[in-house]
This record gives sequence, structure tokens and C-alpha cells, in this order.
Amino acid sequence: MPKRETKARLDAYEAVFSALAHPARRRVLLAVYFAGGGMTAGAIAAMFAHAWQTTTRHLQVLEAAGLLEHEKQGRMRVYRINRKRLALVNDWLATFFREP
Amino acid sequence: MPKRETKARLDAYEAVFSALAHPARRRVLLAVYFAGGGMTAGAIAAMFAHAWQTTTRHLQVLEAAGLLEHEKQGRMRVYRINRKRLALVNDWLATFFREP
DNA sequence: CGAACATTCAGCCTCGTGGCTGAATATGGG
DNA sequence: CCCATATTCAGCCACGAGGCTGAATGTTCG
Repeated sequence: MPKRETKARLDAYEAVFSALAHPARRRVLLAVYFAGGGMTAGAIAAMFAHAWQTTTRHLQVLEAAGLLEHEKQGRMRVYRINRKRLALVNDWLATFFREP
Repeated sequence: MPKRETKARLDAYEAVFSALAHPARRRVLLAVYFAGGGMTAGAIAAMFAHAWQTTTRHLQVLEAAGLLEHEKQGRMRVYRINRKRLALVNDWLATFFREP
């Protein structure tokens, strides 16, 4: 799938990989995924000992990387995973297992 | 494959993901892989505008994460990829695509 | 042996990341 | 309308990561 390593693609890798670099953010992704139909910011923040404001920032990083999307439901925001974006990592990795 | 998320496993993820977080280190992995039979530290360092000492550190990070291994050949060190370790990333990702 | 080469070790400096606290901005219920 | 709730925005601080330079280590060759 990765035909040429365009600047845009490299930027995408950069965003995704550095988003995944922090353990809290990896935990968030797993939690949201296992929650199935999305998770509110509050519920996510409750998982951590951190101040919620800290978690907010992690959520922003994940969203900026395109790994998470949010949707407003009343007075709370529900986050859900963007699988397609996660697949980017798969693409990158695949190189090492595909070609001889 | 990941039965339980043991401390050791989490540490492994931590090492690998943060190693992959830096673009230079991702480039190194790709280059070494495409070189086929390994690559000397010098050849790797030559790819970058950085001072070679900087690249040395990147190589150490990659090796500490288990993604790279080296072997002494005369007065130069040859680095090669450890595919198994890269597969860890695959394991982590698989969760999101495997289970419903 | 001694000089040239390949690579790492040690130490310095800067800047971004990730933690915190305090204030701001919706939104829904009584 | 007003207050409680849910969440983000803004700004502060500290520490580690990643760049640099200079010295050290180990290896081959004449």
C-alpha cells in the first residue's frame, strides 16, 4: 500500500508513532476499544491517577494523531477509536515482513 | 498471543514503542532491513546529517529495545534487525483487529 | 610498535513533553 | 434563570531526550 514515502505519509507516521509512545495513551486506546461503543472523557480520565486535565491533553494528542475521534452527546464527549488510522502502523510494520 | 499483560510485557511495549517514536530510529530500521545482511554503524551514521555520536545513541536505544542486534566484524560493528521484537508491535495492534 | 581508522563513552546545553493548578466554557435539571 | 456537572483552556515548572564536542577504546596495517 505505501507506494511512495510522501511527506504527508511521513508526517502521519510521526504523529501516530509519537502518540503511541506514551503508555497512558496506549492504555486509553485499549480501554476505549474494549468499551466497545465509545467512552466519555470522564470515564477515561477516571482510569488514571493523573489530574483529568492531564488526560485531556493525552486525548488531544490522540485525536490530533487521528487515532481517536469525539462526538458530543449532551454535556459529555464520547470518544471512539479510528481503526483505519491504527492500520497505518500495520502498514509500516508490514514492510519488514512482506519483502524479501 | 498476549495472554496476560504482565509487567515485563508492558515494559517491552514501552521500550519498543518509545524507540519507534523517533523518525531517525524508524529510518535506521528501514535502512538496515533493506540492506539485507546487516549494516555497519558507519554506513548507518552516514545516512544522517547528525554527528555520528548522535546516531550511536539512537543505535543504543534501538538495541536496548531489542529491535537491533550487533556483531563485531573486525574493527567495525554490523547491525541487523530483530524481526521477532518488531512482532511485538504487531501483537499489540492485533488486539484492535482481532476481537469483536 | 605506532599510526590511522571505526566506533563508543562522557559531559554539556536546550527545548519539548507531561505533570500540576486555577479559570473558563458549555449543557442540562430544578 | 441559576447552579451543578462535564470538560477544556491557559499558564507554570521540572525533567529527560536528543543535539553537540572532545576524549577514550579497540583493531588493523605498514
